[in-house]
Order: sequence, then C-alpha cells, then structure tokens
Amino acid sequence: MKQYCKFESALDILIGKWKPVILLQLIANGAMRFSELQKAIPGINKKMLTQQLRELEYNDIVHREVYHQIPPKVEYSISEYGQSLGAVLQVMNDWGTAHIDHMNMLYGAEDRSEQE
Amino acid sequence: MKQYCKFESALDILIGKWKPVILLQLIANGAMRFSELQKAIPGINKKMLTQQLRELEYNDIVHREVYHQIPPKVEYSISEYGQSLGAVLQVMNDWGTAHIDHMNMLYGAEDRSEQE
DNA sequence: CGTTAAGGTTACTATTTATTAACCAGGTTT
DNA sequence: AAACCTGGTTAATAAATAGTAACCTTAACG
Repeated sequence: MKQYCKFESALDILIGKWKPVILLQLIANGAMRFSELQKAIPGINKKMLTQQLRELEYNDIVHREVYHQIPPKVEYSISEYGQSLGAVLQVMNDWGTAHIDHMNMLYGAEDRSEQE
Repeated sequence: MKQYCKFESALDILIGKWKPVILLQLIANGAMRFSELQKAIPGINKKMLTQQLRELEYNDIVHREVYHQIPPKVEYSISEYGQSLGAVLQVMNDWGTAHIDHMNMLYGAEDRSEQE
C-alpha cells in the first residue's frame, strides 16, 4: 500500500516559485548564461535566480559551468542526470493539460484568475 | 518547444504542506472521515486539514460526502476523476525513489537531514 | 442543565518564502 | 579616474503559508 510514498521527493525539487520557468527555459534553449535567464524570465531578480539555480544544482538537475573571464561568464544547463526528469515533466504536463480542460468543464471557461 | 509548459498545473494541485500525505492516506484507505484523517496524520490540525481538503475538492481530486446526522459524519475519498492522478503519482514516485538513491550516491548515505 | 460528539470556522500569531535595494570584485571602456 | 560589465552576496522588508486556540452547531446523554 506504500505505492506512491516517495513522490514527494520528486515534488520537492520542483517546488519554488521560479523553478518551473527556469527549467522550461533551459529545456527549450539549452545552455544559458545567468544574464540570459534573467532577461528571459520577467519579474525574477538576481537573488531568486541564484537561489533557485543553486537548489537545482544541488539536486544535480542543473549543471553550472564557470568560464574564468572578466567580466565573468557562467552557463547553466540541464545536466545529463537532469534529463531523466523529462519523462516526469511530460507526464505531469499531459495530465496538467487535461486538468485545465477538466476545470474549465467544471467551472466554465470564463478566464477567472482567482479561486474563492 | 513548449512541450512541458503545462506541468505547473499538475504541480499546483499537489503543493501544500499536507496534500501529499492526505492523498496517500485516501489512496491507501479509501473513504475516510475527517476525524480519521486527523488521527492518521500526526501534527495536522483542523484548520489545515479542512483547508487542504477543500483545495483538493475544488480541483475535483477528492470527493466530500456529507451524512446528515448528529453528530455529523463527513467522508472524504479520491474522486473518480482524481483516480487519474494515480499514473502521475506513480511516475513521480518512481523517479523520486531513484532520485533518493542518486542523492545518496552523490553526497553519501549518512542521514543528513539538512542541506547547506 | 451542563457535557460530549463531529466537523468545522474565526481571529490572531508565528514561520517560511519571496522581494527590494545596496554593495562587491576586478578588469575594460570612456 | 569615473563608470560599466557580469555574476553574484547581504541585510532588511513584505507577502504568503501554516499553526494555535477559542468558538459554533444540533441533538443525545447523565
């Protein structure tokens, strides 16, 4: 009966206000430098970008490559191991897409951005 | 390139300190009443239990069945539609299990509960 | 008539997360 | 020499999330 009991460890590494969009960027664009990510993600600030990248790096999802130059250059990319997350995201995406439809069916398709 | 762009909508319904454990309970035990959930989940309080259940109910993952009796009886269960989440949890669980191993490999298996 | 029962709600506090803005390094351009 | 570049860090603040404790309902029990 403890079938799904470890799904939280997958959940944990995706949780964080900016992690999904960071991953999406890196998946779509391959290696990106810090400033490119910052430009590509409106509303994010350096601190959050650093912090979320560090957490993804700690989990070996993202690889950080430092070029010792002045001014510095640092590139982030999905790590070899991180690629394995693709299948998970795919399944979540498929279900998520269907879920949006399901919710529209239940509550109507008016673009309500709030719940309550 | 917008392959996984909706995976956040799946993520959203799983986010919340108690949602995973509530789902796990309901998956394992079928219908459970409010007080049974409260007993089964150490540390949770009425407010949080109600709130998380309401969010799951709003997303049609959990079904709420009220028995009009005194004292009241309310049973919660995974809804018909909510069953479809099972496949997602399964994939996340499998990856999560492997990820725990991967992290142990990277950082050693000493039971470090903190990062940093 | 006060207490108990189940399943909540409410107002208030505490803890966690996220945001803002200022600062740093060290070489290059003006 | 002042200002700019990138990729950060730090301290302080705001916003969001979670936790505590007291209260509510309606009927039955002692």
